[in-house]
Amino acid sequence: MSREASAETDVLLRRHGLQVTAQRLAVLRAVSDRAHRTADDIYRVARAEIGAISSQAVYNTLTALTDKGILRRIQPAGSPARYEDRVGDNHHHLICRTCRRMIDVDCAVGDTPCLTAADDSGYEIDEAEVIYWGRCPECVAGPRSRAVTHHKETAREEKDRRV
Amino acid sequence: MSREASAETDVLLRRHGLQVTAQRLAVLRAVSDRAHRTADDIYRVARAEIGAISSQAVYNTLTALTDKGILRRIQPAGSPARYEDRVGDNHHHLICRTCRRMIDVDCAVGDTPCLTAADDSGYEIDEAEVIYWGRCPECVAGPRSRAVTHHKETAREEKDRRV
DNA sequence: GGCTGATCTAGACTCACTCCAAGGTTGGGG
DNA sequence: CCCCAACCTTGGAGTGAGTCTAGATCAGCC
Ligand SMILES: [Mn+2]
Ligand SMILES: [Mn+2]
Ligand SMILES: [Zn+2]
Ligand SMILES: [Zn+2]
Repeated sequence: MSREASAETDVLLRRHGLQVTAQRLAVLRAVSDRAHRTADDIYRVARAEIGAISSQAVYNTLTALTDKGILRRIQPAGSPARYEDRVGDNHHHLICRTCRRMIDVDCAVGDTPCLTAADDSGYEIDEAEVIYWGRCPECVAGPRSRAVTHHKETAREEKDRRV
Repeated sequence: MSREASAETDVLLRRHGLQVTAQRLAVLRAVSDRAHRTADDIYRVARAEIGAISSQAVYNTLTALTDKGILRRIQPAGSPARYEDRVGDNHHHLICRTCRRMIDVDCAVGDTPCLTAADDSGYEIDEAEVIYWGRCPECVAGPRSRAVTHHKETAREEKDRRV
């Protein structure tokens, strides 16, 4: 898997005129490993994996890859930016107001969805960004103390959530 | 107008258990005067109007009014928060990638719109936030140097845009 | 194995807030 | 008209999430 994946990733980077570096591969792995991580999450994961990487390199890489369209950046209100490698399908997001959990939602409309506003006022629209806000099943069931701290678990990678 | 509006606003504030102060009225006026202003815009406008107001008071007021549902806060990627008094109709926004101009878009679906995600995964959705990204007619026509600096005009209130 | 531009690093810096503290002012119920 | 909780002010410190810069290092081509 890792050999294979790495080869693919190499090609991906080179195709976009980017050098292949340990840092970039680590960032890319951290993102594809789990969607919607923050720059800080990615920094931590990548650092754990390759030992040394600066947060600056993470920011640079994320910006470069986002600019190239290899990654997608999501910036929900009240949260640092999150990244994913599921690009080009204009899917949407559903975020729990209580615990900040974020999940993917396929577009209700289709492939090139919701790109048609009721009245575009002459604007040339290229993206319809949709964020659904609400409460996840767990938080609806019982807003236990755990729920409140959940958004911090992203950092701890939600390892032992179900203990 | 101002007498009338002020009376209405008084009632609005009191109904929510808030005292009526010169600062709050000025903030409210700055917001209703032009939608989608930033806290800093509002600070400047209010200060020009009533002479003295601290930015702290602006932040406090905006937070209080947003919490009460009197104002709505919009936080688009790459921009400080913006405020409007058009609440409760779940309308959407259309933002120009080039000049940051932001306009309202009525919901394509209806009154309680787009609240139905394709698959809500058991979430209890209460809001569908939609931001359309693209380029405004002016920026499409010709990305003149003016366009680039346009987002700064918000600060200058776009007074002399069409000179 | 060298060269050179692309990349990485540490550290300073910015922006948009947020959160005090301490004292001064004011709205509005009685 | 009085009072006091609610509100505002100055001033300052602190924070999260980045951006910017300058010098060190490395990828990839010869
Ligand atoms: Mn996603
Ligand atoms: Mn609006
Ligand atoms: Zn939740
Ligand atoms: Zn524009």
